Amino acid sequence: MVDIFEGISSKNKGKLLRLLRVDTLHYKKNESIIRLFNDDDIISFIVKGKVKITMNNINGNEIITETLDDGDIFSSSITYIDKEESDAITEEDTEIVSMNYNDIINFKDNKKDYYNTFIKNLFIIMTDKIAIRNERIQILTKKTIRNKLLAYFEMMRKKNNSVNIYLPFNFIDLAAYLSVDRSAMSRELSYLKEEGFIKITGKRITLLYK
Amino acid sequence: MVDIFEGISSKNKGKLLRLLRVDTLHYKKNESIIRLFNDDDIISFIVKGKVKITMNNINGNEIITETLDDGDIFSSSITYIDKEESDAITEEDTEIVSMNYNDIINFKDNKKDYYNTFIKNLFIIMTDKIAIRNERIQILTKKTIRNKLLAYFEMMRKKNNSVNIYLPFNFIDLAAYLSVDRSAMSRELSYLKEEGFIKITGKRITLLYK
DNA sequence: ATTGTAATGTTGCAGTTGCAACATTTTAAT
DNA sequence: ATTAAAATGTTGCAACTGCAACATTACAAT
Repeated sequence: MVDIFEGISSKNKGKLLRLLRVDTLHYKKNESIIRLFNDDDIISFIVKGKVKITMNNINGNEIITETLDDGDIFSSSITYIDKEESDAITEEDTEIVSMNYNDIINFKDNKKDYYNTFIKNLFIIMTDKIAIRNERIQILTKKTIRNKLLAYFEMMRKKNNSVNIYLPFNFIDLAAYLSVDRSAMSRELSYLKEEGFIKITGKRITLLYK
Repeated sequence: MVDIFEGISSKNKGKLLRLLRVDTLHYKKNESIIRLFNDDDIISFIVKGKVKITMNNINGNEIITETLDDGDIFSSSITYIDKEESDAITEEDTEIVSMNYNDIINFKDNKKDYYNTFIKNLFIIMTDKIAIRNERIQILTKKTIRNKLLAYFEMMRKKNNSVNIYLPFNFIDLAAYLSVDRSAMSRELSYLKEEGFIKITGKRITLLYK
């Protein structure tokens, strides 16, 4: 994942931040940063730390829908948040810089290299994010839990070029990612095991088919 | 929707296209342009015309998953395509310019205004596209057909700021967008009508609740 | 006006899923 | 090592959905 400041010297980074009238924000662990999603025009960047986007499902359980790490950008339009049901909580001490979308687009000093590098980085990051969204859509459009799981496995198999898949999250969050009931997913995974399609060892799933 | 060449004079546009070693391609109505999705590094732009991305579902029926119009950009990573099941067909005579992703990123003459304007436009377009993907994910993660429909209606209500929703596609394609069985969706729409939540007149749906 | 085709609406039924409730296992904290 | 909490696994059941088959309506071409 590209850093938004990749290829920009720290001197120029300082200039850029000043000209973009960037707010630098420090949060302790377990603070809510949901206010950064209130304004459509604000786009933020995680300098250091980790933020989880959570959502309350019908049972009142909290589900992590996305985790934002060092180097990630987020905003109300590029990060899906349901204003009523979601929250964004730091998982550790986190430093965030926050800027105005219009300040980026209408940058005064737009002939400067560092600005152009910055925009180019944003473009690359956005392209990556679209690809990630498309992957999820591809999986969500499958109609059965089994097919969602298999589509997910295929995606991971291609990514890692291995029949061994190391889940990047727990089964609760996998069910949330696939948008299916956890217990129903667990049942389907059992069937897949029984039928000899997969083997599960902790967070490692081994594909035994094809 | 921003045009990728917005704010660039036609003279500079010519330069840009030359330096990006752009291929200009002309297609007649009903031609397949699927080959433009073969190479991960190729990113294309519709100068004029219309392209539908279709997908074969299990019944062998063709479903339109996306329509690309004048000004749209597409590529294998930013447009979801299943290589085995999808096709991309022009719906009218279409002109496309096609370029290499790396040529964009590693542009030689990157101090030029027009290049920076170009990248900025790409950034804006990508931001829009992510928002569109997020909307669809928000809808697809609802667990019942009813809730998918209601989420879709809410999205449209906000967009148009009206209780009257004019479907931008037919019910077959709406079912595909929601990734549900058409007849099951039709049934659910009937229930919603019966229960007085909505009124349907052709492609206009009127929301009678809240 | 007629005809063929595509879109939409309807319904029975079997298969799948969400939900609830609970059992078991794993993990983390002391 | 003990304990509490979280995660995972299991199952019955009601509700929902996909599928198939068909009826009706809308649309387009001649």
